[in-house]
Amino acid sequence: MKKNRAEENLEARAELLKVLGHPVRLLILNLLKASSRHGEELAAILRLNQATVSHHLSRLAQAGLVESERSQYYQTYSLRPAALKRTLADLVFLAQPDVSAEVRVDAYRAKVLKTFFRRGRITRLPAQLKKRQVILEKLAEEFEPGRDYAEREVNQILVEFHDDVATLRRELVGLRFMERRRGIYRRLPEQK
Amino acid sequence: MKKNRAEENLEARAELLKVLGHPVRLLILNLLKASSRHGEELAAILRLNQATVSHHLSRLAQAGLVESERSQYYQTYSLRPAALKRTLADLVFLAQPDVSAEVRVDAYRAKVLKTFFRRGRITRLPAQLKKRQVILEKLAEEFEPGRDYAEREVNQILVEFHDDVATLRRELVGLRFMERRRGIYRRLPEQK
DNA sequence: AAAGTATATTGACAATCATCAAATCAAATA
DNA sequence: TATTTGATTTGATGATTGTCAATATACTTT
Repeated sequence: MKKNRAEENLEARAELLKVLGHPVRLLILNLLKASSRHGEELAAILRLNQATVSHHLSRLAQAGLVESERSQYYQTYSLRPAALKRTLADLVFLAQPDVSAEVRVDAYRAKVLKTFFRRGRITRLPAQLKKRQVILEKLAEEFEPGRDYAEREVNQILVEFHDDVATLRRELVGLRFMERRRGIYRRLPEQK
Repeated sequence: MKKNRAEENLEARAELLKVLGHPVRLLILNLLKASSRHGEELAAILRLNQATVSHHLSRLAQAGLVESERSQYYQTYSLRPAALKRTLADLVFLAQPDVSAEVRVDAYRAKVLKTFFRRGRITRLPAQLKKRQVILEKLAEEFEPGRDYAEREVNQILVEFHDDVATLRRELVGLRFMERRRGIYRRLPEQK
């Protein structure tokens, strides 16, 4: 599956946080903050196998949290403090709104509509509020904003979708897709 | 094994970061930032099983990142933005220096000393720089800071530890534990 | 050249975790 | 009361990961 930029970005951020999400690696970062050290020394301090420490260090390096330099046959690791300047919110929240998620919201609407519409008519009105909202929003699109509709006109439009016109009318008003004043119906602008 | 406060703290911080370290959970947080939603809706948007979403939400809730509220039979989840105010550095670095790590640093020193000391004498001078530093730091403690030592006095002290006095003298000066000026030796204060 | 030293890699094993299906639970409605 | 609907729990499965021993690699000293 092809991933768009927002999702790759997401994966990268998750990876960085995952690397930080291990107590041994946090300890290593704390030790390196005090002073740069090489692997074997860290292994002795942490009482861990040298290979284990090497593994953790390579993950930290790959995430850009530490850097290393050779001297003699030591590989000295040191902190890259700049990598930790960001706040959690910076890392968690995507700068651009996540387009792929929006697409998926539409997919949810599409699924609901597909379930409760058959050949242009409503099979039954869903009991769940959220799904009813999807259906009724679709119905509301049949009315022009700013135009007055007599109750008879409303009925003429709605009967194309379902026989129980009264319920549809009541729901459209109740969920604030339309308003009724002195027997005249009007489509309301979309809520927030 | 009993853990002290610093280590438990560490585990808790790692846990929080680990919870954040998963792309689905990051997506959920982004979706909840836009508006509060209930589980099934998230499942539809993310195209994931409801049970999976429930699992992620419960981990997010346990970490204090989201909170939930019942309305009708929906469990509506919403963000707790305060939990994300901290910077990564705040989370990674322990406020108090990690006592347990210090203890382990001493353990490393003790191990080196035990290896190269036998009955108060140096068996052999380790080839590795870091270990030599440990040994020579120990030797340097035999000298009072601020006092002058003639080379003959230095030799008298050092010969208690090893026959090759010349090497010890040279190393003590080379690693800047002592200085030599006009044939007079002095112990130097500890480096940084 | 040979031995010593630190690091990285590989393979194996155990533990953790993400995922889903099915069952159970809780709330609302008919 | 029975049914519908969303949420949670349970159990199973596959993937990932932390850990260590053994091996391989690179550098240093003898």
